[in-house]
Amino acid sequence: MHLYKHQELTVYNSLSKQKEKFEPIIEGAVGMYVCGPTVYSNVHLGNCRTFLSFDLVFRYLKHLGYKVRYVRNITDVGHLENDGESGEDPILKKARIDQIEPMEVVQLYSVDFHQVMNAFNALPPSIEPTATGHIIEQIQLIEKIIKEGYAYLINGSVYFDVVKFNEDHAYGKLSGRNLEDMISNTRELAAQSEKKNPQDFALWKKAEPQHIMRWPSPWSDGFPGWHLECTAMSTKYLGNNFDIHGGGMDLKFPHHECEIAQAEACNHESPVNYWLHTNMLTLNGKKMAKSTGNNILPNELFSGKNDILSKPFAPTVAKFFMFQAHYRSILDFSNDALEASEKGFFRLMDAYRSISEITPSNKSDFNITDWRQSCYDAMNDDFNSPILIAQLFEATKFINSLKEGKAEITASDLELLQKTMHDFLFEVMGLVDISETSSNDGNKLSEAVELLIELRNQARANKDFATSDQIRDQLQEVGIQLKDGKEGTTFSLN
RNA sequence: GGCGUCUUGGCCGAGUGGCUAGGCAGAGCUCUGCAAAAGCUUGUACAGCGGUUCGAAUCCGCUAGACGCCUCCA
Repeated sequence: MHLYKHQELTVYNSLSKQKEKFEPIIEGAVGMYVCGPTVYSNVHLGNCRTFLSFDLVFRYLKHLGYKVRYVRNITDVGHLENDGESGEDPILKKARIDQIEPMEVVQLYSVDFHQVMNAFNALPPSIEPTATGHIIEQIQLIEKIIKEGYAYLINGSVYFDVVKFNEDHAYGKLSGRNLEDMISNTRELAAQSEKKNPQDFALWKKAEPQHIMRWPSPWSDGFPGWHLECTAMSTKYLGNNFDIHGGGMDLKFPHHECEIAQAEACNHESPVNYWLHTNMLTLNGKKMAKSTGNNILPNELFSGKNDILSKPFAPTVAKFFMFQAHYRSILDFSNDALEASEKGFFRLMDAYRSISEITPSNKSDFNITDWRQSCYDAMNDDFNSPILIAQLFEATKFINSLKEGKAEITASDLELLQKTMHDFLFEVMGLVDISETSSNDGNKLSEAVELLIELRNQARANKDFATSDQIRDQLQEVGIQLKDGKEGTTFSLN
């Protein structure tokens, strides 16, 4: 059961900038924290890519037999649009525009997020904490940082003193920056800030009178800084030093850098052993982002209602498309690429389904054990899903040869082949076996088409090809394609 | 301006100092009454220029282009 004892997993650690053997702090157990969404609008497909990548990581770790505690937060306060005095909480802004409570905004988009993740068949995390649910922990953290001497109070707000921290720690080690460069390269700054240095960041902000998301604290009625919640919640549930911290590449700086600073300031140890960063999903060659509007929403994808889409795509197909690229590579979204993936996806699923129809014999023409290990090798190499998928296509070719009677397999190998395909397709990647017809047909329609297929078969039996071709061609015209196979005729909707 | 990443065959996308990634499309074949569908077979590409090397697409340098972070963003 403890596959991890036999499979050597390596992961690319953003901190060391190289692949490292994965060794959890406690044998057999993994603590993983991933930065979740800020819930002030619908998650877009780019956001989803990150969460689906970490779903793959979560699933694979579990598959290897690790006991995984996966914590993914929901940011529902404190994430300001700008760091300056003009910064506004986007949740508050949305609440003001829609004239609803901030917590209604939070609820609305949290529910949306969960529905989307569910549609993608992503597993829920073990713990999904919210920032507003951990105000006390965050206040305690600030008190600790102040006590350690790395924060200062001004006008009811508390800021992290990056310059002070950098004197005895390395601020910028994750993102490869050094503070001196940052200070000398600081672009001419707008409005004078109350911060001592532009690099300092807020731990607690005093709320203006009209600011309705506010909590009492020793310093003022206010709200916590964005970076703080992740430190508070990750250390609360995973400890001061835990295995994996993940998030999008765009969070590396400043967010994750600040998390490291906060944690080191109060716990005197590096919080995270392996930092994993997923790359961006682009649209038209540019990063998908909420703020620029350059994005596509999952529901647009599922319904096909977006100008760049030629048709609807199933969530699992979109997931498969994403997994055909490595999580650390930029992936460009396009209709053509998605269509190409969809065809491959159905071919893979058809092959998987046909395994159960294969009759075993007394020898095998394919080394299933080696092939199975090559699937693990792919995933062991920093979760290389595109290589894994390539391996599954190798098996697909073999399965099709078996189906045609051009190859042989023993009963035990057949069982292992099926199990391996099942494990990687459904358990590790979390794909869903939808068939081309079942996804969008209605019973009445299929009964009617079955009738026409029957009539056509009768005509063909009578060599009345004029009639049989008429049925076939006219169905084709209305978007119903007949497919003649060895086991009879099926159809699909275009 | 600073820091960093990327540039692969018609398209998407892995990988890497010498050995076929894979998918889609295209071509050929099988099947079929004919088609379609499906299956099989088939691809020697790595931005440009120079260097290191027995050998580089893979390492180094320069040039061009693209992207990301430096302000909210997964």
